[in-house]
Amino acid sequence: MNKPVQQRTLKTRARLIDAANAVVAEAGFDALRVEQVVAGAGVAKGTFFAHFKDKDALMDLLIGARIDSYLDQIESAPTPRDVDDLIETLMPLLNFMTCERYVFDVILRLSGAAAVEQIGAIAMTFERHAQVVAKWLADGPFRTDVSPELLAEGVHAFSIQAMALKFCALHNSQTLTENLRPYLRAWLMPQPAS
Amino acid sequence: MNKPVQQRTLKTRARLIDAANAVVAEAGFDALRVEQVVAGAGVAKGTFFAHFKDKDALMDLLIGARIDSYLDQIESAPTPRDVDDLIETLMPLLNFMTCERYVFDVILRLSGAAAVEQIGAIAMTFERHAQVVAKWLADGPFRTDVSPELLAEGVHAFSIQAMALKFCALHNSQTLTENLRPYLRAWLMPQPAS
DNA sequence: GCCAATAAGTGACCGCGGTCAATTTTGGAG
DNA sequence: CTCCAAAATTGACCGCGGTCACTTATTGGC
Repeated sequence: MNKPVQQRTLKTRARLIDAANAVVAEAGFDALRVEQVVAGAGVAKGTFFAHFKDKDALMDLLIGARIDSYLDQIESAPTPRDVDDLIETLMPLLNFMTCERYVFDVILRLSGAAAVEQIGAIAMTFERHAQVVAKWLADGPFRTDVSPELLAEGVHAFSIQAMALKFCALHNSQTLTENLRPYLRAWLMPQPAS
Repeated sequence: MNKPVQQRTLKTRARLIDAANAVVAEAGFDALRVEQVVAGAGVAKGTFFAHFKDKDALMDLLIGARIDSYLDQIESAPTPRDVDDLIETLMPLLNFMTCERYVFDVILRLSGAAAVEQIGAIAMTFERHAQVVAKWLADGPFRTDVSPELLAEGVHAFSIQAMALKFCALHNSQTLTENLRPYLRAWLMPQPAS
C-alpha cells in the first residue's frame, strides 16, 4: 500500500496557499491573480491547477476558512436575547462577507455545490451557520409556529438580501444593520393583526 | 443642435442584438460568445464594445427584456387569494430566472446597480417586481403588521433563497414550489403561539 | 459640392484563467 | 543500488473578454 500523497505535494500546496494569503493581505481578494500566486510560490502555472480545480476552488478555501473562524466566534457567543442581539452577534461575519463585492459574489456562487461530491468549504460553512442559528432560535424569545430550521433559513435569506442592498445604489443609504433589523423583527417576532 | 445619434448606430445595435438573440435561441445564454455575436452581426469586435460596456451589459438587456415580459403577464394576472396562488403566479418568472445557472448568476450580479447612473434593465425589473407584489399583498388576506413594501422584499428574498436551493446538491430534492411554500406561508401568514 | 469636425467602426493586441503533452521526481520492488 | 511506474511539475499554448490607436463614414457650415 503506497503512501497516497507525497510530502512534496503538501509542501507545494502550503506554499501556494501562503502565497495566495500574502496576495490577499497585500491587495485584497479581487486583485488576486493566479500568475501572481504561482510566482510567489515559485512553481509553474500548471501546478496550481493540479492542486486546485480552478481559481474559485482556491477562493473557496481562503474565504471558507475565514468564515469558519467567524463562526467559531459566533458559536461561542451567548444565545442572543432579542433581534438586535442576534444582529450584533452576526455582524462581524456579515461585514466580512461584504468586505468586497467580489467576495460576496464568490460566496453566492459557491454557497451551493452543484454536486454532492464537490461540496466546498463555503457550502459547509452555510450548513454550519444554519445549525448554529437554529439552535439559538429554538431557545430564544422567538416565534414557535415554525421550526427553528426554517427560521434559520429565513435569517439567512434576509441576511443575503440585506448584504445585496449594501451594494445597490438605490438602497445603500441605510447601513446593513438598519436594513436587516425590520426584516428580522417581522420574521422572528411577527405581530399579525388579530 | 446636432442629431446626437446616427441611423447607422441604431442599425448596428439592432444587428448585434438580433445576432445575440439568435445565439441564445440556438445554444442558450451561457454559450454566448462575443466573437460569435459580432460574426453574426457582421461587425468587428471593437464595435460590440462601443455599443455595450461589456458582455454583462448585453446580458442585462437580453435577460431584462425577458423578465419584463414575464412581469407584464404577472401584472395582468388577478390578485392572488392565498400563498399557493401567489406562487403559481410567480412561477413562470422564477422558472425563467433559473433556466440556466449562468442566468441566475448574472441576475444576482446585476440586480443591484453599483451607481445610480448605471441602473440596468434587470435592476429596473426588480423595482417593478417589488411594486407589483406590494400592491397584491396590500389587498390580499395577508398579515398587516408590517408594510406591504417590506412584505414584498421578503417575498423577493425567499424567492432568491428557493432558487438558490434549486442549484444546491444538498437541497434540490424538492421542487422550487415546494421549497418556496413553507417560507411564504410563514412570512405572509404567521401564526405565532399566543 | 467641398471641407473640417466628429462619430462610428476596425482589428491587432493584451490580460488572465485554464489545458495538456512532455518532463522530472519520487519511492518501493527486486 | 538500479529500475520503473505512478505522481508531480512544467511551460507553451488556447479561448475569450476587453482595449485602443488608427481608419472610414457622416454631417453641418460655407
